[in-house]
Amino acid sequence: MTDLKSDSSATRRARGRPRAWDDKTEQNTIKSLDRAMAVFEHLSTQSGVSLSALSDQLGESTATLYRILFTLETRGLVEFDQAQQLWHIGPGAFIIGARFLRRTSLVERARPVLRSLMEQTGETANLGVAQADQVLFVSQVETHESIRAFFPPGTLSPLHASGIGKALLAFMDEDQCKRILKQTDRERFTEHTLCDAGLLAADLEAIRARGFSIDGEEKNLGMRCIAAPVFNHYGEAVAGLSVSGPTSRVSPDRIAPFAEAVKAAAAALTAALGGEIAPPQTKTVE
Amino acid sequence: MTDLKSDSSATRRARGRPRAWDDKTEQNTIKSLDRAMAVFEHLSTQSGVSLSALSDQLGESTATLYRILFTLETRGLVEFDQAQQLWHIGPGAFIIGARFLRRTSLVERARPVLRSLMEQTGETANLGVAQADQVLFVSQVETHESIRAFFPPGTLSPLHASGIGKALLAFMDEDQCKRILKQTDRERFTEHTLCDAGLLAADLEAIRARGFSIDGEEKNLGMRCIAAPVFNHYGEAVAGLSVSGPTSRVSPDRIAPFAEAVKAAAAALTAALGGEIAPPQTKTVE
DNA sequence: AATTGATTTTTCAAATTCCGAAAAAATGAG
DNA sequence: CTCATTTTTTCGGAATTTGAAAAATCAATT
Repeated sequence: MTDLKSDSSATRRARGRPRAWDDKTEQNTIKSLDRAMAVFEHLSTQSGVSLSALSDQLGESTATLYRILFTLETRGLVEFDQAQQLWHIGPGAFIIGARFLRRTSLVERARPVLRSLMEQTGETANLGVAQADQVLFVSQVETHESIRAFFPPGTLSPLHASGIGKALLAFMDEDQCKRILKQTDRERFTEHTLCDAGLLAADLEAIRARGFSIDGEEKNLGMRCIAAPVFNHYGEAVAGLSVSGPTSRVSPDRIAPFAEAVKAAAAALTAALGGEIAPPQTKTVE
Repeated sequence: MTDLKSDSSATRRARGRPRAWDDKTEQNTIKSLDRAMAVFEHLSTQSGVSLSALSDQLGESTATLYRILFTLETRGLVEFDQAQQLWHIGPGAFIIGARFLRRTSLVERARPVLRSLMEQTGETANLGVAQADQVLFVSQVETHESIRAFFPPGTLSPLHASGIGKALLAFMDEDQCKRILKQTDRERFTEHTLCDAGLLAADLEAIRARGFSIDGEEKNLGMRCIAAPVFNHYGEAVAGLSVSGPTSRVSPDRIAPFAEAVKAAAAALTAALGGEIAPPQTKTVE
């Protein structure tokens, strides 16, 4: 997935006893831990919750919740605001989570490329990776303009309704792309969203031909976004770069120069990763 | 960025039974959860670990570790690489952790740090961010003294003629720093202003070496200022803290202790923002 | 080819640990 | 001043976790 290092993984198989995977998974889950993680996850979606409010929302006793939060607090995973008496996600959660990005050198390598892309175009530059049929935005360099596109890192977006998503989809493994195209429940965000499989397939064809994608108000009205794929050593599209901004600034006459900048940046990042743009034909994996 | 929220925290107190805080904290920690979180945290520092290796490192039985990891895996907090048989931090951790940033306004986080810095040094404490080749002063806690340094929030100052500006410049991206050094129209404010590129470069080198900057009457005669940089999680210098006051009070013999206080405050703010001072290297956190 | 060694996953019974109700402690509101 | 609200602690019962050991599989080696 986001693993740039996967070498000869195809042939290797697991050692040890194989997982049952039927319904025995319950055997291996630790109930209390799972419950605590549910609280952790739920808390992260809130902007600040009191103990009693959490108790109402999750149907857990305040005593249990208190102990869970107290335990997580000692590790900085959650924070308690003494003044407001509210619980929040803590910096520890961010620090641990950010280490996910370190697994690949992708984000680190992308940082200067993003910065330079933002300076060239004047618009916010984004980096996203494919994550379970979605785009996960992992890094961003913001424009100086006061009206700006904003995808906080960690945001998820469907593949069909984002510039990076379509760029990934267009250069993805053919089987996987077909599988995703077959899905019929594509969410509509605006009148321009490509929900129809035919329209989407045609756009993907165009993207392959010109090497970049355009999201013209397909997710958010008033926002245009230009993206290009980044390849790893195996020619797999593992990430995408984009610039995004209001349609007023990312105007039709600027699409061409912006697209050139984005393509060049994506090529530079591909090179920095030791990747190759080489067309997909390696189908030894099975 | 300039999110100035109500700051009525000082007067409000907690309801409910107060925490014992002596050594009864053990009463409230859930051991199994704490242990699981230790595993989670430890795993995040590794680039990929096998179950048995984790068992060696943490001294836990493989059975317990397996169940912890299995449970976390169902929520995407950790990932198992089937091919390599290695455990990694998962995207779920990143997604949750990134939500921390949503409520983390730099200004809010800095507020208690600024207050404590002012109390320690007795001088006005300032927070500034880089804004298009200038320093934007965004927050301040004023000294009680009648003679005080005063930068109203919103004030802009050139990078080369302010303590925070030089601290940012010294730890900035090298290319960007060079670009700014090349500019020749540096404004002179006093006889001490570092307009000469050579002098400025030498000062930046010194700042990098000792970790803080000194503005000795370079902008305003009679004012001295000591500043240190604040980093985000990419190790980029995104803000600076300073204390500033008349040369009579910020005297040469007080530079060292003030500098320590400012550096500690900057480090604390960096931590509260989830930032890391060192560029991404494999650090053995312990 | 077959065996050995290494590693992961599952089972099982013992007991440690967690859970929830309810009490305690403190504050804010009326 | 009293009442209502909210957080934190206590306590005993019970369910859960836990680690040792067994089972299952693959890689390496003879």
